[in-house]
Amino acid sequence: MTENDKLTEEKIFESATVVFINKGMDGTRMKDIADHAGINKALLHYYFRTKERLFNAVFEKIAGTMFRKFAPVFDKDLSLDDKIRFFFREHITFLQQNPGLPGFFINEINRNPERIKKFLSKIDIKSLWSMLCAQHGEELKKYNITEETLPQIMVSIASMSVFPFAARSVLEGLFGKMGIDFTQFIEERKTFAADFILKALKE
Amino acid sequence: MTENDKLTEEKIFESATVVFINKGMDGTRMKDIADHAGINKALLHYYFRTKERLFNAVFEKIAGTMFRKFAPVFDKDLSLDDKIRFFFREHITFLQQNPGLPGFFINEINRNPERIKKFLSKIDIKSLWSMLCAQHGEELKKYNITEETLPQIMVSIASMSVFPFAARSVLEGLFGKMGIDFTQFIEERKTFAADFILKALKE
DNA sequence: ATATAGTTTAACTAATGAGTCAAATATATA
DNA sequence: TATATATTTGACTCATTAGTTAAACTATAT
Repeated sequence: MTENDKLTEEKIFESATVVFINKGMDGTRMKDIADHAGINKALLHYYFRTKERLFNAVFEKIAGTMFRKFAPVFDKDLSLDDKIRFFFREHITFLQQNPGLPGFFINEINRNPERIKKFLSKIDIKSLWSMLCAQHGEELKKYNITEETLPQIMVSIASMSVFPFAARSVLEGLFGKMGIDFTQFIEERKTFAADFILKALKE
Repeated sequence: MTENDKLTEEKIFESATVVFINKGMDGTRMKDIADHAGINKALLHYYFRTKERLFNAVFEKIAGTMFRKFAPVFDKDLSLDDKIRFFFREHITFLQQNPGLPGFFINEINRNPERIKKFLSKIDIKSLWSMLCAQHGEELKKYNITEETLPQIMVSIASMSVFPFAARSVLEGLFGKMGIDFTQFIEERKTFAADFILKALKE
């Protein structure tokens, strides 16, 4: 039954995604995935021959999802200001729903740096770049954004959004004593980060 | 011989530090550490009974080193401006010399969030906090920094410095095509980050 | 009802890696 | 040099885990 086939395969894939995100490649046992999917180990190997194949499939999917979240920055028809506000609102909301992604991702790109480099070679970053310049040439000039500072700014924007989730337990450890709630901190960060970046860009 | 003892123990500890940073707890074999130290596996267990004990010792040391790097922010006698410039210069230089630390650290705090929370409970963050307020009360007011935004700003500062190292392979993957060199990007970041933060703080 | 193809399983193998230990070696001391 | 003590090792055990396989189960078509 191809119908049921798909269901089982998807169920395994989703379970693998959850377990891999929480425990990483090295920390995950095939048994954990089988248990989570409510099936047994051999069936896992029936659908995905090896742990590595299963992990690669999961990683590719996750990497795709993560990078697609940056896409609106390039193709939405908004002013630079609005794009930055839009980005932080949407991206942090996405990470609220997937708080384990940054930790998982950083772990895996350090465990196997070549994989992500190969993955990124598929992305035509230069055309995204010139698209951005074409869309916002005026604003970029107004904000004194040069070819040299643009990468620094982009990395800063990504840092502001991603880092707090990657360092969550540290922040919780520090915040606990001061009566700050991580969840609320993140909620406030959606607007804080946008305002902060925009203030840094404007004279 | 207690003298020789110390030497061997230190040699093991340093080897363990190097290997753990590069491969993480899960990815490290006791054999790897023994080989790196030029001794055999049993001797490892003679000095550090289990892998977990050895790892904990290494982790505590590293966590201590990392957090001590933030100390000058609290006890140097500098203006807020100079402190921020000083911080990025010193902290990024430290990470240039230890580029694997952020990845290692983020990996381990996600693998075992409780450990770092216990570690942080030893730090009296509240007194550091009020120290900062006492030192820079005037400037904080001038820059419109409130009790609500201070945590957001601190996290932003840490993000700007740490994140590029944690995401190094991603940046290298993206930069490669654009003719940007990671090493140079980091060098420039020492001043860029300070200027960027200060501009965001000033009206 | 029975044969067939598609699913699922329990029990297995083989490899790996943490941790142990008795014996060997080196070192210090008398 | 002989003895005692400290240090180091090779070879082991035991537990865990990825991956295999033969058999059992299920649904459907004839």
